Amino acid sequence: MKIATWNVNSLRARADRVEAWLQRTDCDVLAIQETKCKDDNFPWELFERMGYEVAHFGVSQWNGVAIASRVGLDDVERTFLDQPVFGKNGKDAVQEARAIGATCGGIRVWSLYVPNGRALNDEHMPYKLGWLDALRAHAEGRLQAEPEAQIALMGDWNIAPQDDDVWDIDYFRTEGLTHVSEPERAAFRAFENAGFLDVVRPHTPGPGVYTYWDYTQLRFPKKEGMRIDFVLASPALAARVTGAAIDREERKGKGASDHAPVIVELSD
DNA sequence: ATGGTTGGGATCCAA
Repeated sequence: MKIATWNVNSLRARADRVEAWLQRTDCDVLAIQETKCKDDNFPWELFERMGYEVAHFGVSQWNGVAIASRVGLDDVERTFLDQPVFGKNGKDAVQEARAIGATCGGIRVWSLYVPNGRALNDEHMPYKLGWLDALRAHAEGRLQAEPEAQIALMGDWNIAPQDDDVWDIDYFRTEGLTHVSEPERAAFRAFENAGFLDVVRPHTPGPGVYTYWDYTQLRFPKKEGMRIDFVLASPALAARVTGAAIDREERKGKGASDHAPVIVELSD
């Protein structure tokens, strides 16, 4: 069985790429981030054609998460327990479409698009940290209630947990950039402390191994990327992992997303 | 030559 996560940066713009990728990768469950659409213009037929059930959570042209599965898709949850809302200057706070969960083939799968944070002193940063803490509390609660549960927290975490997860940590420090700050890294570690494991890194060791390359500055050809997309697995699920890969090829060519898909292989 | 992109109820905002 294969499960994967992919920030597609607009599902409509990427429809042909996604279809071709599903075709050749033959994966059973795909967690998608940044569909950038509402249900009205979601490409339902693409997944139908390919034999996948799909659940989507999209409220505007921003964000949007989905789960496609051909091993069942049950008990869909849109947003997690106490998921924080966001509004500029604290006004008109809305629940953003950043988390969807479903049970697929016995695995509780979450497709997650962690808030970007934007800048260390931006109001999006406390939102990001609070969002992560609430997700951690939710996931930890589920795991404590059922220690044998198979849970996959996968998506775009917008955090580079280690210095080698960016091409030049000094550049990030000098510029005072997000994704590498101690509070963000602490928020990520809290998931590991709660019992969730990064099951991809052991199969794709760095340095120089990334999941995202900025469109600007010719980051991809210059091999200047970031490892920010992760699959965190509960212990029972982690025990089933037989391999993992980052599909860097998918970042190549015209019409690529700025993120590569991340795939995890599981024993039956 | 020190920049260079891509996407969206778009002509700016987000990444």
